[in-house]
Amino acid sequence: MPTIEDVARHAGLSRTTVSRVINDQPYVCDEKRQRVVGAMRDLGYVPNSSARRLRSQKTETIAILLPRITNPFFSHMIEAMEKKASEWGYQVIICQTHYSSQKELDYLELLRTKQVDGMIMTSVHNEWSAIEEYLPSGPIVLCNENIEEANTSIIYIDQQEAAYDATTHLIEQGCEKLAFLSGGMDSSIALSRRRGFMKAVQQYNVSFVEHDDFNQAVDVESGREIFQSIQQEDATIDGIFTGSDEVAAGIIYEAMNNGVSIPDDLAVVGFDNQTISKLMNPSITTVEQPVVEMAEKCVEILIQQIEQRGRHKREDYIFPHTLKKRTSTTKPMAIPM
Amino acid sequence: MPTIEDVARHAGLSRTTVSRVINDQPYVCDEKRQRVVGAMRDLGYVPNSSARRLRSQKTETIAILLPRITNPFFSHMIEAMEKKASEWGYQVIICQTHYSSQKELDYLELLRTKQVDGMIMTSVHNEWSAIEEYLPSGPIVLCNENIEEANTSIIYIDQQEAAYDATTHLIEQGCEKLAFLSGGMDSSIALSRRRGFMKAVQQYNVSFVEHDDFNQAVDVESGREIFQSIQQEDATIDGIFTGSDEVAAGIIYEAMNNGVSIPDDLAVVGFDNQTISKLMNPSITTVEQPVVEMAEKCVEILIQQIEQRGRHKREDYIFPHTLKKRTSTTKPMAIPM
DNA sequence: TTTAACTATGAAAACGGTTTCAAATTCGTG
DNA sequence: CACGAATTTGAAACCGTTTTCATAGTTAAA
Repeated sequence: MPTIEDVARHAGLSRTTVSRVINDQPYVCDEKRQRVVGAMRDLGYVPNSSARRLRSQKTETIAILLPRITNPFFSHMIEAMEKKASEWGYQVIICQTHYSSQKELDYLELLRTKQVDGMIMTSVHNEWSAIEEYLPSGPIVLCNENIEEANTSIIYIDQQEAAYDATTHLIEQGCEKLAFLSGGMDSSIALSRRRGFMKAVQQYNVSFVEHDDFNQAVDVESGREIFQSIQQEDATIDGIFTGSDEVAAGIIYEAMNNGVSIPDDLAVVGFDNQTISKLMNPSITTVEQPVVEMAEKCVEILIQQIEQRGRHKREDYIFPHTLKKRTSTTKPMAIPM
Repeated sequence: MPTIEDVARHAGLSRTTVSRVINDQPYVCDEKRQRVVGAMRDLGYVPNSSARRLRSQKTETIAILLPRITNPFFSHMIEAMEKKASEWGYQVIICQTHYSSQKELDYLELLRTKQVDGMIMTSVHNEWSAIEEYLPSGPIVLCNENIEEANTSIIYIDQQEAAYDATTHLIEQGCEKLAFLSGGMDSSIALSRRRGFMKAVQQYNVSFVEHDDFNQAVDVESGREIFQSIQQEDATIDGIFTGSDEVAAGIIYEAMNNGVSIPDDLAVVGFDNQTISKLMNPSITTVEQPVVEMAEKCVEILIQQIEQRGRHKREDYIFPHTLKKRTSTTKPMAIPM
């Protein structure tokens, strides 16, 4: 592997001059510039990025923290983030926490050890005070979760309002006994959604049912199980806010196989407008988030913070959501896909 | 940010000794070891990874090349790869080529510039001769695509056999006029599958139809379009090998909306056994790949090659596939999920 | 009592770049 | 023509580690 020194010698010039050519800096006359370019070509020289990083104190790399990339919501978000970062010349390291607070902290160490210039967190599984410790090592931007105490920029949709809209919709369709599902009440998102759900329930004075299982709804399988448990314990529930298209799909799948009519006997609302929600039969009413726009904005903010250094004060970017009404809550009519 | 020098001074020892403690090396007596540990704690010292990389010529990072992470097949593969790599202490950089051969080459530069120790390619969009150029810079392992000429280790399933099995299954179900779909005939995978399809078609002497659109089948939307074009141009087709669960889902969705009965009028086979294939109604017959096992094996091989340096000769790891028979090809009966 | 082998420590070199600084040359302007 | 400003170049410092090598003390074997 040739080094810059080899190139300099081969061109009969100094390292400094070669470095100037590599970095497109001025103060190199054309003739020498050509000689350097030629020497680089002859030797097949490529600058060593570890050396550059060390001297310039930049890695041009960011880390993205997420629970699991197989969740379509996150994979769409990462896809857009990577694309945007790549446009800016940044690499992306993916960090799956698998919902573990310890893994989250382990990955945050990347910031302290200067393996990345900045970090995006799409989920948070530690107290903010613990995460704040890492802020002096580099910028962190949150995308998706809204942490009250966080003193860094955040991007999110109004989860409370979204849940309120979805719940109101269920009520307007005639549901009288609702259930609220979530992936666990320890996340800020589930808490906000619950507030929105409760607001609608109280405002319209409809009843609702609670159950231990209801806060463990994370995937298709748990959706199926919850349907079964509802059938046995309280079959009078006629509307469910699931907080996840996959959970909704599981419920619908199981309902169809058990002769329960959707939406007549049971209306179901999902979340995220994933591919599956359009394809299920009946198709799933769901809340759409502008995930690509959110992802792009997030990367832009982070890179901007990286490049102008210094501490940055919190700014909130709240994106709009949309309730996509489909046949899992409304009688079949001509609804365009 | 304290450096190793600061720690050394604070502990009244040399950089060398501190370095030994950091790296758990012998030849440091217990008392001094404690003093170093204490100094590191006092100063909040963290070793700078750029400096380590430069000196030790290792990055502990690998890159994974893939078309798009939103494709569930790839997101499941990456999820498993990242998890495995993380267990070995390696970071993962994700590189989405978006089917561009140029982006593929750009990302391969990571290997030459020593930003990563090795690379996994799950798709290949350049001539092998072009990729081979990068091999001297670090190991590359292929996962998913089987390139004949490749002189590096490869992991894959027998795509030809898989397509043959699926096609045979369609024929056994009584299909007499088949269609073969793919995402483009420039990939080794599509070519292998086509061979398998043709083998079955010829062996059983059934007819098949070709059309320009048929090799542009990449997602739900194109599945829908292809269904429409089939309806108009050749409605006698009664069996389709799609090579993708999403394409199959698009076809089924559109068929249901147009009163075409699946599987009676039209049988459809997907590929990859994605979540959606179980949930569609009818559920989709599909080919399952042991994607997690393939991913883990791939990471293990790569890291092993990284750690023992030197050039490695090609080894092929062929994993088994399974045809999951569901209702998109068979009459509805009690088929367990 | 030597000698060899092992333990413990630190000074200095090395990794491969970028940045600073000084010196030499050229240019522009009054 | 003189003098300050701008251009061109390279030597040397620097980024923060790990590794090599030399030295000294300790232990074990001969």
